[in-house]
Amino acid sequence: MWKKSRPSLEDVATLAGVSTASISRCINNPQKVAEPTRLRIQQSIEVLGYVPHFGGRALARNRTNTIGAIIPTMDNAMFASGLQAFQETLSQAGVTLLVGSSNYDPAQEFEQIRSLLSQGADGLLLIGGARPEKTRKFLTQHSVPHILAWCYSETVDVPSVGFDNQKSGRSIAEHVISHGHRNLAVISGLRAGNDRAEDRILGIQAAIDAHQEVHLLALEECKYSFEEAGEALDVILSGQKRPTAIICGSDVLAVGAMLRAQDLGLCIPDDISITGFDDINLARVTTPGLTTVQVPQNEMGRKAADVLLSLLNGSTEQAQSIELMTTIIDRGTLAHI
Amino acid sequence: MWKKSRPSLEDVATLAGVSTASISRCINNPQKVAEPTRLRIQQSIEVLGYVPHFGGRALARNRTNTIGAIIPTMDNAMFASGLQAFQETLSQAGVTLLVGSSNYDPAQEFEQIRSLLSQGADGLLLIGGARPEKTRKFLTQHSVPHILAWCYSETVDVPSVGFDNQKSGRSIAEHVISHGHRNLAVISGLRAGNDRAEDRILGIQAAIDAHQEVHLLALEECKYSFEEAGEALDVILSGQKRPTAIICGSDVLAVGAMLRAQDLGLCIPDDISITGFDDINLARVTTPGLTTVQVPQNEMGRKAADVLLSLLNGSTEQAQSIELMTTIIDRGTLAHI
DNA sequence: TTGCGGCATGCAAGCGCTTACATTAATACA
DNA sequence: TGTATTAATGTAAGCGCTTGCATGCCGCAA
Repeated sequence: MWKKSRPSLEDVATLAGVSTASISRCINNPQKVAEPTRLRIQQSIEVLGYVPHFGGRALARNRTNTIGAIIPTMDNAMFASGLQAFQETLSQAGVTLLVGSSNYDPAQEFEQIRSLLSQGADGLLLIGGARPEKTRKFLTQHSVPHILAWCYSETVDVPSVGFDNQKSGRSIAEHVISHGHRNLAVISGLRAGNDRAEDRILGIQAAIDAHQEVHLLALEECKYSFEEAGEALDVILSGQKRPTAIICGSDVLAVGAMLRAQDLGLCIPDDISITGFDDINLARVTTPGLTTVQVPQNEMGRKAADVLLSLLNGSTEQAQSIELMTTIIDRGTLAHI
Repeated sequence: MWKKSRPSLEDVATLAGVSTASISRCINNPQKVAEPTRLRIQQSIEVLGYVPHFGGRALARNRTNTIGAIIPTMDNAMFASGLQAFQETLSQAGVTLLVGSSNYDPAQEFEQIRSLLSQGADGLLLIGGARPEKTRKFLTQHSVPHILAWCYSETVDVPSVGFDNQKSGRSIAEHVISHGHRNLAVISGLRAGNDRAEDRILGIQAAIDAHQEVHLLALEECKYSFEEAGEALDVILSGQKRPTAIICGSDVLAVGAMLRAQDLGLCIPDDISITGFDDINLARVTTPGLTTVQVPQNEMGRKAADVLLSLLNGSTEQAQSIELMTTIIDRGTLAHI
């Protein structure tokens, strides 16, 4: 039933009574073909419903006009809008986006890289800068044009478009401290292989260390889910001393903690303050609204596309890292003490 | 700098001292190659970091082991988990997923279909059953194996894996009515080209029509954003008679309406009841929690993958539509009257 | 020794497309 | 009328891979 095979250039050529070369030209350089021929060809294409065969094209051109992105997860909104913006900018440039997800697992990321590359991706967008030697070597060996997003670093030789997670972590911690909090706790995503999480913690640490009267009572790592964040909260609350504020490495964690706290009858922010990171939709919706760090997702997606495209076109001057700034959004989960 | 070109089969063959045919066999049918040769080949592959060229392979095999999915938007969580499950099931079968988004625009959907097809997708997953004649004809003409998700219908000749939007719409409306509500309003996504939205409304209508004492005071359509839903609520509240319950076609709309209602000082559900649809994360987080219709996203994704895969393998018996059931989740936004 | 079957491997065609180069036709000018 | 110039189109090679078929090798039975 699904057997009839797709029409090829050859078929179109026969129908239009020209050679395959003309069809190809007509598709790729319309002005190189005389008006009447062009019309005839276009009509034949229409009639047959011809779609160029990607493989053939890729083979002949050695370029696919496709780029790949690998994100840790599609499962929460964290990367969605950035990716959407990325995609839109790319498609304006006639480039197709292939998306893979790695589940925060370096091995899966490596497999996805191989897969996207074999799909012919001309370039890649990767999240964060931490990856095993093996992966980095592979990227170098293949000279894959790629950039990093959701992080920023001048030191690495790969261009990055994003924000400095350490700085942002520090600034939210300073913000919390400036509200009078002295005893803090942190709920973070799993740090292994996740430099964003790691850097945010480093930033928070730095802020704490800068104030000798401020203490970090607990640091819990867990997956990005409401449930695990709730359990992390339990652990923190079971400690000897209760923190007055919990800084979370992501909105999902923060909301998970909030839900649990409310279940336990705690009032936010009077009994305990909680802050998030990312500013996804979720953060606007809780009661009270979540105080969090806003990440410029759209801008990041757009600029990442620009940088990657210019990298592909060989204009090295433009292929520079871009640092974006995060903003703290005060809603209602951070109390003054 | 990025110029060094990728290694080809030829290169591996030279290094390993065998013919390209053996390499190919070694990759695709390892048992057809003698042990020592195989080891030598695998080592050469490793050394060169060889990745098969997708285009060449697609050309030679006329099969890509790739399937495409086109979703209306990546921008809210509505499709994310279903897609994630879909992807996982596919990748267990060694099939790669390509994702495109259409922005709820039939023309963009058509373009995405063309694009995915030309990328070599062996099959497609599409959302919903409403699409222009042109698109349907194109799919038929090319004999593209495809299935529909997020909807269910026996009448269409394309297999679908999903739930009956009309039934679900009717059941949530019945549920609301059974709580004593008599004056209802609806906030729906834009119906044009969106059969899911349309069907849900039809279901709601049917429920209302079945109770002569129940009235539909207003029906507002808008995009799936908090802001527009808020505006829709304004319009509804500005009507002569105020409904006691608002049935929303999606959680995003419901939450948007809730936020606005709360801004206006209305208490939910005492002053007004609101229900959603989808049961995304958002619904668990609001205060009170959103009463909504739960869609079995994961199951839908998994089964959709199964059906599509069996369709690709030609086993027609299994390629049947599957109807899944939705469940009403009572949280706190629906009052008894 | 010969012949046979079976295994491992090589050879080469061909998948659909692009593109450098060759060919042809049309026009301009002396 | 003949020649130079240019525009339109055709020819054919080759991109990297798979695969049917041919080849060569081995061991075994007769």
